[in-house]
Amino acid sequence: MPQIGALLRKLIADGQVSDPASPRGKLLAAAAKLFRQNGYAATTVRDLGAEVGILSGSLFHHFKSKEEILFGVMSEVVVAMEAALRAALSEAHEPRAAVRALIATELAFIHGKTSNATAVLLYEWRALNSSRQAQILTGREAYFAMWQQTLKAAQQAGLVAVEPEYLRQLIHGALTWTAVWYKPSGALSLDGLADRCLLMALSERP
Amino acid sequence: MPQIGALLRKLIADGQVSDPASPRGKLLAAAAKLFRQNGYAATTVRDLGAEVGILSGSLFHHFKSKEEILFGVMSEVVVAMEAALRAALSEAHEPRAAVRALIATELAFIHGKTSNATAVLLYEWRALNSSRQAQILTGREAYFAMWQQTLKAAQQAGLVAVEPEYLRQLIHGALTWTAVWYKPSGALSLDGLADRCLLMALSERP
DNA sequence: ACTATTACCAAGCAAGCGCTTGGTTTAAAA
DNA sequence: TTTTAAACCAAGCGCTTGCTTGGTAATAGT
Repeated sequence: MPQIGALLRKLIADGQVSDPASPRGKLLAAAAKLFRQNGYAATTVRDLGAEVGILSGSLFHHFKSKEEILFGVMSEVVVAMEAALRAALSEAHEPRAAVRALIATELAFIHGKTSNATAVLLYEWRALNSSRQAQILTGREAYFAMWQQTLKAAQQAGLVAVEPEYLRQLIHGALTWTAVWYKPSGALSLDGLADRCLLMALSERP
Repeated sequence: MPQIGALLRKLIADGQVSDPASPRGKLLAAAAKLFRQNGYAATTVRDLGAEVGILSGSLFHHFKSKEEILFGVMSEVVVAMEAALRAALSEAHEPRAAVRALIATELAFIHGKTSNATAVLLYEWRALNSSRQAQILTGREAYFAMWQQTLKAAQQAGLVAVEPEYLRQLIHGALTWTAVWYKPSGALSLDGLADRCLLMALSERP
């Protein structure tokens, strides 16, 4: 199980992710919350200002535009997800454990402390102009490559029946959708949820 | 395989779904297209009017508000989906075929002629106020119940390993996400896609 | 032919939108 | 103590938004 908290702190120290104590960090956190809650288009810069306790115009001292705030939320979570998955995979020494690392890492982002930003990344990327969409996509390439490589290894080990390129998208969809229905406070733990996902993804039973 | 086209015609005759030749039907189709393409919030009533060739103010002769147009798009596809699934299940006489009917029907809606309205239903329901959200949810209860019942039967037949209530959500997520990545014009046919989904959903191999 | 209904246009209003500008406060560096 | 830069306020501009109003064609029923 990857310790995302410690990893985030390292990324903050490296300057790859904004310090949540800084004005920029606070603003991004507030934006992630509101964008997730009400959607990007339905969130006004006045809402954003009120959430952090400043006037709307003052936002533009930190960001050039509202869309740049959205882009900031997304690109930081992209960086964090890649680092987290890389760390988790480095501790998985067999195909089955590696597939579980894929699932557990994504679930940790969807339902952990970064859940707001992750949800925004998954559900609001259409709000970016095409140039910034392409940037986000480029930033996610390494992440997708790790999925592809892991699932290919699982296939060669005879663990999965569906072709990796399709299975990747199907699992990804199943995990993404948990943001809509799964409540961590309910009867099913995050680990239990990961178990079910793994059970569905793999054709060979333990 | 359900014949959705014929089924839609029956629903139109019954008055449960708007005739696509009527002004209301044309408007709903145009709205589904634009809401899917650009999102509900980013679509203006002027865009909508231009799409059907009338001025924006004239829209309000047919609908009381923009949100009511969105609600119209959603509630009609809800009705059609339930009817389609009911018809498909009535032809499936064993658990495995029934599960395939669930998958094939949902895929048919996501990627067939009703793809725009279906995508809007799946991705824009947050744009409704809570009262209308509740109405849509009520309208989908029968649909979800058929899923639940079918998966429970599959479980009792030893076909699936994951509990029906979780499996339902996981499959639903995987199918929903195909709207983002799957192209019917590509190498994988809709039937092939359904095969992969079934392969992933079931733990017993044919 | 007359009537009623449906479908639309032309014009615009009030409100809210993202963002700008010029200036003030705060706090750290020199 | 002076300088410099970051953070923010106060006010509002130009534009777009959903929607309204009063009136005119078109269509269909009788």
